[in-house]
Amino acid sequence: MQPLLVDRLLQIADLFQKDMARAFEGTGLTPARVHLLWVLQHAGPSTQQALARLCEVTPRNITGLVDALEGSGHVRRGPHPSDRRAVLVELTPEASETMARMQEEHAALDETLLGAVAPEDRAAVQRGIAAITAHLETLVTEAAETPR
Amino acid sequence: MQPLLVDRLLQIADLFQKDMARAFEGTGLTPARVHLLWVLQHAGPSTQQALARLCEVTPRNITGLVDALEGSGHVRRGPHPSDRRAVLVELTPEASETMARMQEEHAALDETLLGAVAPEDRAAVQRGIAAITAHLETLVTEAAETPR
DNA sequence: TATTGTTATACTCTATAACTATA
DNA sequence: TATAGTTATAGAGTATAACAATA
Repeated sequence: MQPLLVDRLLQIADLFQKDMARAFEGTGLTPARVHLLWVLQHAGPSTQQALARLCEVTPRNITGLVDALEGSGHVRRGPHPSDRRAVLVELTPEASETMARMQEEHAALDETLLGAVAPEDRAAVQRGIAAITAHLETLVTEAAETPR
Repeated sequence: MQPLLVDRLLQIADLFQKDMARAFEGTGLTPARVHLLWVLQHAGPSTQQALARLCEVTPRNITGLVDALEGSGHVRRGPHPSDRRAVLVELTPEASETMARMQEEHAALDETLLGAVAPEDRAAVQRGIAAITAHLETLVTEAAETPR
């Protein structure tokens, strides 16, 4: 009997995690900090409230992550142009370059993985994974909305 | 342009995590503790050293997790029959039942997700995900063995 | 009155190093 | 001398609650 699809997907998740941990080993960056940089790379300069929403984490937590990343020179805190309560967090030029490089490696890994799939299966795999993602997202969203 | 396969897989990983968090909400169990129970369910009674290897975590860490799970009545520490230094950790009957139930839900989720894939794509998806898992595992293992 | 960020506090997961009891 | 588990210590990530400044 074939292993469950879910088990394979969980194994893939675990392997991704190890891969990323290795990629940032020695840089002083941790998974949570990399995630925040990733979000900043996509969203551009953002308030800490916005980052908290995007990272699905409390604002207090963002304070700590931004403190650390500011200390290591990856982000800067700047004033918000119209709201003196808020700060705008943005990537430093160096971090921005690092993230761009990461994005390229990301795309390269994608090609490599797709290359491991038999050519005649590729379209079906793309469709299938999209369907699984959509279905799982529906399940989780519905569960989250159930008052319990 | 279609989103990267890697992004979908990362999203799936994130959704699984949320799904599991929700499943154990209110039980006092945490992801690391559930993982240990899962390992015990598959491996049977084990020494803490063995659990440390299987969870890929330090023995010290296992001490803490087992302490917590013993306190909540999920596992028992028993003597090792031939080595008085070691302890054997095993699931309590109640936890064993909980894990069996979880395993069923796991299989049910698998069917649901596979059901979301078009019937004519299913075989290709199974093959493709197996190929991706194998390839990724090779990549990560090789990277881990590189002395750096 | 509501929102933004921070201070205060606490818990979980993780790691390394030193120690005890056994092998 | 090596192994199994624990004590001691430390750091990261997370959360809630209370508070200051601003809207």
